[in-house]
Amino acid sequence: MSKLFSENAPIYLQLMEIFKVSIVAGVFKKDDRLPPVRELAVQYGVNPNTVQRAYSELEREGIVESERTAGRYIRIDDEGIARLKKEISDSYIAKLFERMRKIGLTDQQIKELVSDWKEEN
Amino acid sequence: MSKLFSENAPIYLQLMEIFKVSIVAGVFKKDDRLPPVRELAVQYGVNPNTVQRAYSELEREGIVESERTAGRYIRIDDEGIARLKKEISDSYIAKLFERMRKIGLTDQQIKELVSDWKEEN
Amino acid sequence: MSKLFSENAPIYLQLMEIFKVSIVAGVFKKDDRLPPVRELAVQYGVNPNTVQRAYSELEREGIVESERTAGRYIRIDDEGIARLKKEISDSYIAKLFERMRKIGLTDQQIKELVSDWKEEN
Amino acid sequence: MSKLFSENAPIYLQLMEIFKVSIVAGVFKKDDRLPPVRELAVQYGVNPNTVQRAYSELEREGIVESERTAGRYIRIDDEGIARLKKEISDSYIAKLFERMRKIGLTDQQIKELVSDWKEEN
DNA sequence: GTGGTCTAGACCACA
DNA sequence: GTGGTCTAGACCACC
Repeated sequence: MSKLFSENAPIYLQLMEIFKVSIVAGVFKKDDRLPPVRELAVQYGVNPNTVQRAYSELEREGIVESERTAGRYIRIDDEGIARLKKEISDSYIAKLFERMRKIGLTDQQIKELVSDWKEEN
Repeated sequence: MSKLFSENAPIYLQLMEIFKVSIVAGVFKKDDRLPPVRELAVQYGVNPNTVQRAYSELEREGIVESERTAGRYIRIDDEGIARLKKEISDSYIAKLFERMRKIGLTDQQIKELVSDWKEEN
Repeated sequence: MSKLFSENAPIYLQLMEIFKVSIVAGVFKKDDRLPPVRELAVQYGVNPNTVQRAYSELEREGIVESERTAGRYIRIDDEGIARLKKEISDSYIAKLFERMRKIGLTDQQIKELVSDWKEEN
Repeated sequence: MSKLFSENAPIYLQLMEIFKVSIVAGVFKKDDRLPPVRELAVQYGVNPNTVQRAYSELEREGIVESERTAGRYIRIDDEGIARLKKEISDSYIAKLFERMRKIGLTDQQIKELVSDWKEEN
């Protein structure tokens, strides 16, 4: 099947995104314990190594911390969460502009459309 | 790859989306001839029936017309294109609001963020 | 066998160290092409994934850059090399102090011993 | 793990080093009784012959003495300890110079770096 | 042919 | 039981 028809973002990146959004959305809070690698792997039907990678990258970004034998914990302060929120929201907006421009809309038009938006559907 | 992590939208819908966006973007113009089913099937590596279905649905929506032996043609007037554009643009914006709300932003905040948007990254 | 008797630093870290030292020593220069993952894996008798990891970490540290289909290249400017040199040299000196203190030498004594050092053996 | 990445120093030499450092560090004192061969072998998970060899070499160097049926004892006077300390310390410093030169530092630079060393990291 | 990703399975240290 | 590492082998996209 052509790559056009499958979400090609690496799983570990998608997992990272899920966690980031969950944190920003308040589902995960500071000092919460993350599910063990193996458990999450079963839950999502992926290989433990893939989860491991996602967790490692999150750790590298200073969002979680691994406590050797005790599991992994959310380690991000309010400022970090705010930064994360900005980052995610920026990526969403950037994506919107990208797609809207592709169908021939100017930035000005895009802003107006959003500004006038009402949940009509 | 885990099923959880692949786009589940049916391929024919994805194909339709591609055509719609292409039309609105001006890649395909009124009276353009669409590529034959088999050609497209090969190009995208999908089953000809899938392409066939996408075409049929587009026809049902009054966007393309089949000329029996002569192939399929874009049959959509400027008003139709405008409608299509609105439809696509609305879906993009709706998606933005949906995702932004999920990370705890209010509609007002979303509108401000978009309004103040500058391509800084 | 007890862990006491084997160098336990992860292979990928050891590989990174080798490259860093080589760069600082001038063996590898800016824009030099690194050996392909698979080649290096054979050369060192390790798994390609292990080399891959070492390279990835070096990339994350801004020392090398991967050019998709063209291989990996050293991408570090003179300032970066200087920083690297400082970092490595610091680690060596720190290690010396650590070991010397363990056998009961004071920092002052250590400095004197090094200061008076002559290659007599 | 690849052979290339494990410490190749014979285990009995590593054991000797441990004893020497322990003596110099004051962990083992003159006339202390050394643990029996078998006990140490179990503790380190090595072959009793290996421990035996380490002990023999230490005996040959006049550092320990075996009392036939009564076990082995540290037999080294203060002068001997001082000599040992010098020997170990020299090996550490020599190693430092060796590594530092490899990354392009002159002896003068090395001495300055050590002289100016402060535990800042 | 190159890098990037994923899986399955193994072993280790820590406690 | 937890995280960390490594191996062997596979597939993919890119060019």
